[in-house]
Amino acid sequence: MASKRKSEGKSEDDKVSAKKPAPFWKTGLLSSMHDPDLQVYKDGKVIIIKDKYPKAKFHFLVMPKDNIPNLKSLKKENIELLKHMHEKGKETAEKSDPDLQFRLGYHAVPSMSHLHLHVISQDFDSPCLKNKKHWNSFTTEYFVDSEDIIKELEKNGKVIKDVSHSQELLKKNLRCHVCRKEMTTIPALKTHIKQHSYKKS
DNA sequence: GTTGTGATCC
DNA sequence: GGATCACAAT
Repeated sequence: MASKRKSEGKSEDDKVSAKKPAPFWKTGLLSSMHDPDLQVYKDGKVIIIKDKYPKAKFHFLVMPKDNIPNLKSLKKENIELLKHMHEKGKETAEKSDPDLQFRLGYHAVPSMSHLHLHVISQDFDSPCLKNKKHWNSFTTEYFVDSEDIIKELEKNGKVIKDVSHSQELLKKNLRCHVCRKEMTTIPALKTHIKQHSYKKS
């Protein structure tokens, strides 16, 4: 099991085989977090912005000012920061709509660089929610509750996620996050979930 | 925070 | 035609 590099006689490609620059769009969050028009909160440790493509009536991203790439790079010393992110995210949610249900959590495999905590209302009523991946990334175990991340960090000193399994979650059949009813298409699902209430009890 | 687009399936 | 899938992109 030596090198995994594929060398099928195409010598020109070997020149870039070692490089793996992130796609240009992956860094979009970094510029957006400094966009005054998107910011809804800022303090010494974190910045909260409105998601550019909100997947629900309210959808925010809480990001640490320090560049923490992902969940895997979290250490015990970051526990306080994560709790702070959760607290400020929760405050932003209540400020937006005190009666609406929210979830705070992380994607198992985020598309964008820079650690970001999703704060999203559970109505999922948004024209930006268009496909299966969108739905499953917020309604399956692909969405990991912030509190569970903090617990795992406190217990193990690190956060381990099974990436391979996470990709399968995104392909699961569409299912209502409230009553678990299975729907065949996105439009049918969107019609169905409007019948539920997302107010706090 | 991938979205957008064109091909393909139903 | 509508919805999903597969792939490119500054």
